[in-house]
Amino acid sequence: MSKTPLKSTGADLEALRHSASHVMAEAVLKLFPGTKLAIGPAIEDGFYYDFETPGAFTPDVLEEIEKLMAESIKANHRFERIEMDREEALKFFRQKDQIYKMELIESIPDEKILFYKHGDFIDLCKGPHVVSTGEVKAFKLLKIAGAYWRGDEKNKMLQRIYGIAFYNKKQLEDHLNKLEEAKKRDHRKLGKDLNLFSMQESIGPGLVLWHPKGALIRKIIEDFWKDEHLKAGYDLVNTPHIALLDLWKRSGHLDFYEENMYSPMQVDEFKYEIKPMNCPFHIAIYKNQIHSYREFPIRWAELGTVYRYERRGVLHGLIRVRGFTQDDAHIFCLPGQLEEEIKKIIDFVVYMLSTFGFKEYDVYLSTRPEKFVGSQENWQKATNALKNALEQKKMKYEVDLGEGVFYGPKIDIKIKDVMGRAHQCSTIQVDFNIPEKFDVSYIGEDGNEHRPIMIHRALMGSLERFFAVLIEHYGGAFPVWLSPVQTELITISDAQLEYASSVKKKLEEKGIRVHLDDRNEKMGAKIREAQMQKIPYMIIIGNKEMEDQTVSVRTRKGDQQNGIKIENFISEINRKIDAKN
RNA sequence: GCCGGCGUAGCUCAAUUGGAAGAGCAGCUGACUUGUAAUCAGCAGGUUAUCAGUUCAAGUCUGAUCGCCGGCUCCA
Repeated sequence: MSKTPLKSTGADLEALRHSASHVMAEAVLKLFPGTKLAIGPAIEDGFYYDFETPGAFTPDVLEEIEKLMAESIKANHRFERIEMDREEALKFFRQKDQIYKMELIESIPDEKILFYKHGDFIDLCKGPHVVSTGEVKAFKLLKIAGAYWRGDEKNKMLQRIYGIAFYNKKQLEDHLNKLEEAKKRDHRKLGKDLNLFSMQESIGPGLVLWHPKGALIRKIIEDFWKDEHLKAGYDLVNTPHIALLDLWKRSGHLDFYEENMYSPMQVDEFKYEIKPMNCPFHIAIYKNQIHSYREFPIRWAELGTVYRYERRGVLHGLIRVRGFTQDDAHIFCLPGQLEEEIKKIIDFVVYMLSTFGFKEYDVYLSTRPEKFVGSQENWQKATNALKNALEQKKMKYEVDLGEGVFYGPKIDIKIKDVMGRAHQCSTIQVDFNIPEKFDVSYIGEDGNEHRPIMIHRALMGSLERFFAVLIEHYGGAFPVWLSPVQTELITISDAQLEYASSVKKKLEEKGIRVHLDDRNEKMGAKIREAQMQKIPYMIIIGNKEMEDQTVSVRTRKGDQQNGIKIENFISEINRKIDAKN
């Protein structure tokens, strides 16, 4: 048995990717001597390395780096582990003027500092690595980006190169294909192709124009949302878009949220502020009268449109915008009702999201951060309630220590789309701040005033973001119940227009969203366009159908059935619509 | 906000070293009357994001601004 293996076991993709980042750093140093190295870890699907170079990397430099990497891989250098003591290590990097590495050593408590060496390249590194560079067979450098040293925007910005690496070419190809597929599903592209929404320079960044087809889908979502809330024991409320600046002073938003709020506007002799959140309004409704413990839980929901200032660089399609509509609700309850309410919300979230086709979630429980309001005892109770609810609902979750909002602990639910990507949408937060600020109270069994518990929750998060995720999840091919046009009527020639109109009328009478393509085009052209618009059903009408008083049905998947009675088609499509698929 | 890239017709993209702004699709008009993913012809469509500059000459070079894209930081 040889002492050192000739090849890694193949179990550790992370080691492979980390090794690739070393090989990349070696190449960058060769190409740009004097480059200062920061960090180069493995990440999901790949790796990156942060550099400081005198000039900026250009995209074509990636190819040159790849070539140099290929040489190092061909040379099949072994990765060797080296130990130095602290002084030696610092001296080593001081000679090379590697200031970031010196800073990194400062934060390593051990006396022995680990290095890995392959060929002439030595890097501070605790490993592990693959056995030799020759194992890095399938890699590709993807993009250049800016990144702050240690992720802090007060620090210098470095240049980061991202790459991906896999065990073999096949996996690499598969991954690149997946990226291509994601590009095709991009909601910004589909939003344009399917004429769902736009954002325009003349309107302003981060402000969404919902076009008729997008607005129709939104209406379906909103109707469903409202109906389900009424069924679930919520009341619907509506509140204004602006309010006196004083409201936001009292709520504390001006203290802790000002950087996300727009400047106030002057109206008569008063200052008004456009709302970044809905909570103060719901509180105002609550405070408009005295409440008894007997009323609890009180659940108020609103599709509330809020406006938040977001730095320009963070805007992204519908995912991150400046004006958006939250599917907001606030629940006032007794301490003893908290856990039960959380459980109900979890059920509601799962029901809602699964109706839209999302069956997989990543769940996070965020606990008390360093800066917080409210008593430690209340935090503990609320956090336990959230935790118990998750456990009783058998939800797998991760704890995000200290990642809660300053006003209370929270559960975040990220949905996973069909590509396996996670999106932050749902959130359930306990709020100790607002009830305090507004002196919210109820009359208890004892006749005295008490402070209720307030839960803030959103199921979809914002309609804009949810719509983006929905578009990408379905790749624009919405299920029938959500499709803006459910059936396209396609005539073969003008001779069938009259019959087609009567079919259209019959479908419309049954509430089916139908469009008649009465243009003087060939059938093939009409089918092609309906197909590209991802319309679920195409009804083809020629002389044959007209004589038999039937239709031919083609689905967007390409299935084809001829001689269908209109009534049968209607009951079939309505069955699907009712089943919400 | 920061680093880098990009911005030509409604859409997708051309335009050689700085040397007359172009194509396909979409639109409009007309012809054709069609059997499962593009019928043909004609017409129209532009302050090349905006503003300044260099030059005999700028889509192309320089600067500023705006917007978008990839990231970082931040987040529904």
